[in-house]
Amino acid sequence: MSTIGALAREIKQTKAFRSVSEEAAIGLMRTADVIRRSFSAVVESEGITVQQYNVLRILRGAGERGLPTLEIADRLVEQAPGITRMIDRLIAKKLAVRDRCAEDRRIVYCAITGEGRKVVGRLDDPMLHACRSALDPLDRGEQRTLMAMLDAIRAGDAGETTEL
Amino acid sequence: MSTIGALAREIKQTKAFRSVSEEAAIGLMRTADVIRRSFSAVVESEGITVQQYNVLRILRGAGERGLPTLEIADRLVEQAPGITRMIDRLIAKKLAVRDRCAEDRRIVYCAITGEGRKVVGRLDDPMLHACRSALDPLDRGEQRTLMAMLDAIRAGDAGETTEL
DNA sequence: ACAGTATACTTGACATATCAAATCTTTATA
DNA sequence: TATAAAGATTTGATATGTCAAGTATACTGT
Repeated sequence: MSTIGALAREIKQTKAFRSVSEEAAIGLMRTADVIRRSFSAVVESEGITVQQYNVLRILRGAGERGLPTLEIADRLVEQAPGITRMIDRLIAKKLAVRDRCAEDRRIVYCAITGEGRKVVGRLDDPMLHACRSALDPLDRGEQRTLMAMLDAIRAGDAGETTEL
Repeated sequence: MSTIGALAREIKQTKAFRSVSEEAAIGLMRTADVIRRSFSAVVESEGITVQQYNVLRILRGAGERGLPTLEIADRLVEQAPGITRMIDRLIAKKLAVRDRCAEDRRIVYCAITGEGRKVVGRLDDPMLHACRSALDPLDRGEQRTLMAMLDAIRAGDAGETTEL
């Protein structure tokens, strides 16, 4: 067989994947991990994690008042519990603040601090550079193709049912 | 601008990404998460997690004796500590066993149990189906293109330096 | 044979992801 | 208006990923 791809060799699997889909799906997760790690190396220079950076960027993009906790979770496509604790840590680092809404006391607004803005600001260029660097193996057109395919997968344009 | 992609809208970002690379990189991680979650839904029917499933598959693919702990870590592209604890949990579930090597007592062989084989076996088809379902939006040719692009990114064919 | 170093793990500590179960508020209803 | 039902979070418990340190065992050079 000449169709054993790089991934199959990479994980030293004797026999190739049972299907292209399988190899692509696993390759996707593996590649995402690789990128995540390279981003991690960048943001750790400011003592924060990738997720914390993501939250800070979302907060920076929000108004002065910040955003309700669940709004942040939505934008990160994450569960609420994780956000609560992530904000806890950002507050401990004085990069964010919480402010319970007076009109509706169930809501808690989370906002970025000046110091938080500085941290994200210092990371903007390095992160942009990391993105470009990671995707460098592909030319602009390929990157667009990749994006389109990823969008299609996420949209689950066909049946996304998973049950047997 | 007419280039605001699905991802930009998806996370409700007002302004588009600063570069295609950025959107592609984030889209990649997001898509991987989506797939991971769909896999998670499949394997939880057997009471295990995706990583546990991956370990079991690796062990099943190994010989009777199993594999040294670090070998498993290598194949999963993961740190050793995680594997040690993952095996702990698999053992607790009686899906794996550990056996210290007599010739070189530093090494610990980890192997899958009969019960473990049954569990993975029951998940093989559902998982294969989940992969196909996830990648269904792309035709066979596109899937191959995707795989090639992912391979290129992981290989970092160009400069993979991440520092500013 | 013995110190020094390399191996192969295991532990400890912290960040995060996820589910289930509280809490506190606000809304809708009888 | 007391009650039930919803909404927005927070807590608790478990799984995982990762770094920094241990621990036990094997190998090297002298």
